[in-house]
Amino acid sequence: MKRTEIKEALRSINYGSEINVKGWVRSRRGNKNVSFIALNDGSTIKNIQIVVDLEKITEEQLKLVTTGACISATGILVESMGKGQAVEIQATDIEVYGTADPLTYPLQKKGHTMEYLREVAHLRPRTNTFGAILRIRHNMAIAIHTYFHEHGYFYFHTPLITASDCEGAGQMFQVTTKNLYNLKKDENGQIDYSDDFFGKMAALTVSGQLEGELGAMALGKIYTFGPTFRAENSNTPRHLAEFWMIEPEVAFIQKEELMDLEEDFLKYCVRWALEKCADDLQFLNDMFDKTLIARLQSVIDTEFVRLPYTEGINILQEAIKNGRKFEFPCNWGDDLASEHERYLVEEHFDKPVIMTDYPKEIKAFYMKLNEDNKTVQGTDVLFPAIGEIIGGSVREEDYDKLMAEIERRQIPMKDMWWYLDTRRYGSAPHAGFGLGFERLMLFVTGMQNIRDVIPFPRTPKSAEF
RNA sequence: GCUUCCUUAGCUCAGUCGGUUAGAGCAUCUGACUGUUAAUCAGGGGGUCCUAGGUUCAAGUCCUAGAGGGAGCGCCA
Repeated sequence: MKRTEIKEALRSINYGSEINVKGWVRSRRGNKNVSFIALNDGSTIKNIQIVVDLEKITEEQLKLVTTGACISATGILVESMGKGQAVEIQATDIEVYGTADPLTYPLQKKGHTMEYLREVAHLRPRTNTFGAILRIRHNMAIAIHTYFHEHGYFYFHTPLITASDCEGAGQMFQVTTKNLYNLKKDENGQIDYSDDFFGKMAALTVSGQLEGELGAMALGKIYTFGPTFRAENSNTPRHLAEFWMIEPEVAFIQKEELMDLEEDFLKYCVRWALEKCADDLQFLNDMFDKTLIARLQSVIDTEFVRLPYTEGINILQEAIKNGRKFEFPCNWGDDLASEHERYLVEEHFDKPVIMTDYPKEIKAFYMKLNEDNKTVQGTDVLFPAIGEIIGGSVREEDYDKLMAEIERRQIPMKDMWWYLDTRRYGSAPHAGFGLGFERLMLFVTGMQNIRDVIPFPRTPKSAEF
């Protein structure tokens, strides 16, 4: 008999018809006469109730139907006699596909901490919480592709292995086929990469931006969406060693249009979640964060603040003058600490902030220099609770200015001739941003730790599963 | 990487001033109950108190080192 997904079965009104569902048992309860199985197949956060008459199905058979077991249940779809669900299935046959020994199965019906579930990450997708998170994660990926596709962007695949060492976004994981027990070194004691797989030092990418710019200089509007790797020893609830990043790059736009894009894009994703993940968001709202849905709604209803760095510093210094205490100083030229960002976003404005025009010393070499010669056209989006969710900028398209900055910073560009060629041949004004996918997930799900919004998190000292 | 906290039953956690046989809730098992909603009720089993040293008549408890985990900070997305 053809299997019906539980999501569909719960919507059906074909009372009296025979139906088959397959899934994993969440719980079973009952008495000598009747037993109730809560069954979930991942198609929805909701379970379907299988009612088992013990005169029809033996206790011997039912013994194997424990929390975590996988079963196929056939029966008659009926209006529920009990409260709590509209429909249920009066079972006529139950086949056990796979048992789950209650003595060793790590998931129980009740109370697990997020920390514990990380230790059983291979099974945690079977929990309500992770089912919800993973369905939302899928939806956010589809929302992102849909947004860019509908706006005329092309999905551009940038390499995961790179030989350019100057992306400046942090420590890289090296990629080599060399025998690490017997490294060939030259007369200066340097490792000789000439016989390595790529003939030079290679690493996993920390950003697809530089290659993305090449795409934008031909296709006009592109975006990347792929895994990104940082070997930084970051131990926080907001960092992963392997994460997914979205990086649109757009020719012929300026700062205002870049900010419009950042804001419109984020609102589109949040709106998508509210519209397409209502059940899952409601669960997360009920179980973890009673203000989640209201917070998501407020983001799409509100206009983001657009705040030049210099004005931000003025606001912070005014606050300090009025007695607000911060751990770190914030004078013009300093990078803002988390506490400063949070003050602006959560206390002063109480809404998302796009901060612009940062001192050039605290930003990357490729950002477009303003006429004041002191600030660059960065456009970072700061969100409540998350902090920086987007890092964006207008790019410096002038070859001489870009080279001057590269030389001033002594960035090794000998392997980067191809990037500089974008400014030598048909250079164009352009801009783009990077969005950490899991940071978006943190915001949309209300989860507190980034390790809980990706199926198998990689962090320092942790690469199980 | 820095700071700080935590580690006791399958899970979540109590455990007083260092003192007899280490407890609870949930889970699990057994039994009861004619429709339950994380069912309820009764009973049973279940412990390398993270590891290694040390102090002490006596250590889950105090000290030292280590391991694992969380949080804050830094770096960043």
